[in-house]
Amino acid sequence: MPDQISEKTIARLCLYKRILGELEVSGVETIYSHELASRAGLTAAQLRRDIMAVGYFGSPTKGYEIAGLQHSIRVFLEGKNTGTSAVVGVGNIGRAILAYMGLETSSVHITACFDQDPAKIGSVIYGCRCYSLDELSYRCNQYNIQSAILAVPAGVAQLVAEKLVSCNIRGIMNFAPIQLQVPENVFVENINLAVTLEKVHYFARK
Amino acid sequence: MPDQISEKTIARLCLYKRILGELEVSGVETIYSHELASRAGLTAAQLRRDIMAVGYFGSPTKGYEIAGLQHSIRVFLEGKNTGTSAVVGVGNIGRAILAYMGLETSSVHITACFDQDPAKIGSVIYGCRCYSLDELSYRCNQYNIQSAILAVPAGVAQLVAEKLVSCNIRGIMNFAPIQLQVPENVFVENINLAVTLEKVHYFARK
DNA sequence: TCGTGTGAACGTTTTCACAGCG
DNA sequence: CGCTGTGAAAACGTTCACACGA
Repeated sequence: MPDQISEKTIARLCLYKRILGELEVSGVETIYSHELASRAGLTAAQLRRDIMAVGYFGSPTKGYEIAGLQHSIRVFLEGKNTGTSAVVGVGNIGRAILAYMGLETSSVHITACFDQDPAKIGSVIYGCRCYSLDELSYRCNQYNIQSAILAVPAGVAQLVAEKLVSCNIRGIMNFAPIQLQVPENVFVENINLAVTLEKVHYFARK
Repeated sequence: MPDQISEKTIARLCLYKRILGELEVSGVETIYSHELASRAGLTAAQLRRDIMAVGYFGSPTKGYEIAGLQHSIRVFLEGKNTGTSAVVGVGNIGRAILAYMGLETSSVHITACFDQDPAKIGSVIYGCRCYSLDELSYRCNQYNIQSAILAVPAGVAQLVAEKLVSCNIRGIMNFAPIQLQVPENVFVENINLAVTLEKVHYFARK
């Protein structure tokens, strides 16, 4: 089935899943492509294309069944896999992420956080126990951590990233404003807030 | 000159500018396209294409002059404009952004933050004075605020976004996990952390 | 030789447009 | 009718490949 689904499609599927979850809670049972698309800020044609990828089929009369579609996307995205994620670096950004993810319902569970500040190690931050970076390998096994949110200072980001890779982490959400050098089987998503703000600011005028 | 530059190119130009800034500090004077591209995690061909957009020309023998190229990009991106930005909603995310932007050198200046919590109003948070949302219009004029970082709870995000639009803000970096309904001359960049983490987690396995 | 600048080719992503069906 | 699913076209973004120059 997965004959090359693009990264963009995956990102949108995650979004649909989230929206469908909200709809389910509010009691709606079916939805048309254009309605769901509008909630996601996309066109109906694009949504239908994306849904082709997961192999779900709607009905021309009823549209899509919320529960069924949500389930199909979930199966497609998550498979039978049950890994977790961790926050590495509990400074301002790391803490904010922990707080944010605690509120948001997400299918990705954050099971631990790591820092090297002795004052933080051992404490529980927004529901997450903080461990020393020295324990990274051990805890990754314990919690089956497969991805990480890297929120350490730029100066040590490369070093820490290598540690993550050596612990078999294959997905990194990188907040450090540098280009990480990692093996190509490791997926890195760079979130460069300063650059993004600059872009927004550029488009704000004209 | 600006005959339709894509959003992606703009984002990369912001990135080049940042990297050039670091290079300048470290004393380098010229750089070849493949070197700069590698620091940005891109190909040389793409970098050269992007540089075409700003109308700068390098020398085949020396490569690009750091100072000259940086200046060209700066002129292209910033023009003679000197607006500022603001953080709206000083919860965990808002505070983290304020702290982060205080450290990062950015050409976009954050001049104020807004909240409706009386405990925060009037205080200075990471160097930024916090105002009531009621003062939004007044302070936007005072500080020439043209873009905003929206970090309020999802439930009030749409309402606050409308307030921003009515204060003539035309660029919004939106951290609320909802699709904002705004006029089409307002640029919105959605940063959905939960969805992004899910995507990273998906690519971490397989 | 090893750079840059750029037309042209290529690949990817989005949109169009329409058949088929209740 | 108005919806879905989908081939085909269009739009967009990236990469190739080569002319030209020190």
